[in-house]
Amino acid sequence: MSDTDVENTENASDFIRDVVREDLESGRHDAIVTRFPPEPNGYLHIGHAKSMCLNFGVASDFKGRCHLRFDDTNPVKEELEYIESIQEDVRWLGFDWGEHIYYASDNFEQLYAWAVHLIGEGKAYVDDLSAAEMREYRGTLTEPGKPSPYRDRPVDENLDLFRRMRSGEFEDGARVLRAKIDMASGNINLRDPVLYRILNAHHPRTGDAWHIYPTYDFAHGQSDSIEGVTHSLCTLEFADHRPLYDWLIENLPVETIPRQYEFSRLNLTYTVLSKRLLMQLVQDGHVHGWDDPRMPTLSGLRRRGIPAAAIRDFAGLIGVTKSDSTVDMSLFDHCTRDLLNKSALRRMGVLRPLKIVIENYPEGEVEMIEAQNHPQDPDAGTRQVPFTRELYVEQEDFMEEPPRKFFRLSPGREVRLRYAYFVICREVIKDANGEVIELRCTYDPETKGGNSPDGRKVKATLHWVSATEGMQAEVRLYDHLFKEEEPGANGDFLDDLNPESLSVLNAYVEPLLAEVGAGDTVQFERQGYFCADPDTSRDAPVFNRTVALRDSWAKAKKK
RNA sequence: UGGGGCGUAGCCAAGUGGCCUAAGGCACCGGUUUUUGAUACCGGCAUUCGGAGGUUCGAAUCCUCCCGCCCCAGCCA
Repeated sequence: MSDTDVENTENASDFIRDVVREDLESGRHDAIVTRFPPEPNGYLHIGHAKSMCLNFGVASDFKGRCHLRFDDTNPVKEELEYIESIQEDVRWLGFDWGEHIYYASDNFEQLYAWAVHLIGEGKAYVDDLSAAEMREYRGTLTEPGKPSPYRDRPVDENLDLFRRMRSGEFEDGARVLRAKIDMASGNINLRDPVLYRILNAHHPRTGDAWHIYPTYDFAHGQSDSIEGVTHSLCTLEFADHRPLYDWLIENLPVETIPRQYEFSRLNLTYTVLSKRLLMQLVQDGHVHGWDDPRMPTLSGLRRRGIPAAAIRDFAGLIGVTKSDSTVDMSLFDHCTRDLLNKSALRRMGVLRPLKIVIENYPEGEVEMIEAQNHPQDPDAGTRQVPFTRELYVEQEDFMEEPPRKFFRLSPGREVRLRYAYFVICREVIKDANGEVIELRCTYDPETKGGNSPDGRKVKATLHWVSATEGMQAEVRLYDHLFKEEEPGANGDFLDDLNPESLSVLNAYVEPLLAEVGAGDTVQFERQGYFCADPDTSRDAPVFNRTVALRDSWAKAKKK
């Protein structure tokens, strides 16, 4: 890990770490155990990363451990594919669960026994009400519910029915097992919550062994207890479930008492972080899969070239609190740039090529120019870049009629080609439509390397690629997936999709770039950071723009 | 109208009665350096802590009332 990670971890302080510290100091716990509990029903996204950084971070800060636990209690939504992708993503983010990988489904037998225990105590009963009836009996937010007619079923009958539910005797939804708590509670989670439902479904891990499955409420806290979890950290929407979490722990013969604490989930501008919506984007083809570089999924961010450490740094910077918040995407971009600026080797790539011909440069000559791999880091060494008579420069680096503060190339003006020579634009060639298609220039042989012996200055340095020695590459430019800061705020979130979130360009890059492998990141100078896509090949390189460099000229231009 | 949670700058967020005429980061606005209009560096950016009262020598921090936002009526998690 980089210094920044260590720094963030060392300085991390939040209300949860305060609680943990107190629990350790008071002797309530000798060691702490947390867990990251994804449901394998989709891919992990940056919101999950916040949770992982918290759970694994707290464990590491206090020399405890963090478990990876799959909350696999709903077989109709869960798949092996997700179990696998989740493990890959957790590892990639840099976290290690060691031996401690668990599944709620590993506890099904124990959970069943505990359900039987509750029935025996008169604290749970089998209810025959349909889902619709149960909703009616539950009351509303402001009116109390009323007891189900089956609420006082004798223990023996409950036991018999529950056993038969398990054996597969009934149809899906025919009956449920409910805790007997308080139908008049202001907290709806306490109005006899469902503990088990009948689901004649194939489970990715337990296969067809079960016909009933525990609900989240009955599985989660109990799994925490079985694993010895001390601090069960979850998001705010579960705060209402805490009284139920505690009730179950109190009424079951469990050996350890976990406590639940809630923190606010992450929201980010210009994207959505809801598994349901992300699933919809994938299924309806608005993006090219879960790992589309525009997706906020970990697999998408990885493919776009975001370093795992940038995500960890980001998590450290946003903190952990209980207030609803929406973080500016610019903060995340900053974390990415901050890391990549230090590590990415510099290369030249022209995204939108404009040909220039250097009239006084010998035809057919190829001169190797020495260029630094990282100007701030001499240890990164140098490389050779071929310079020829015909080159490409960036279209936006030329203006026929430059405004006052534009100091790049224009007719009669001299600029520097990075590491090479000073050139002056002598003539502008246009096509029939008046589009500039070529520039005729001359160079000053005395300025080799980029400095003039007579000391004259130039106001701009341009990147360039040899038209004859450079190679073509596909470059994929990504922009925000949504054009609105808060997608869906004014209706359907799909209406806010950014039609320009992806643009594919035919760029020219220096020949050395043929050597990159998928996942390698470089900085195209003056443009941004680019990561070779898995689609890349030696003959046909493909680069994803991870993030653009800050561009104060673009800002100035808008004014 | 029941229950739960939250309100400190455009965004995130420190702060737990005096050292707060309120940290830090992002964004933004200047300026310096610069063979990346990048990076780096320097400076600016809340007399005020949702509002109103009150307690106190002293309040963002304590009390009261009010206002606003979020979550909950799945046999999802």
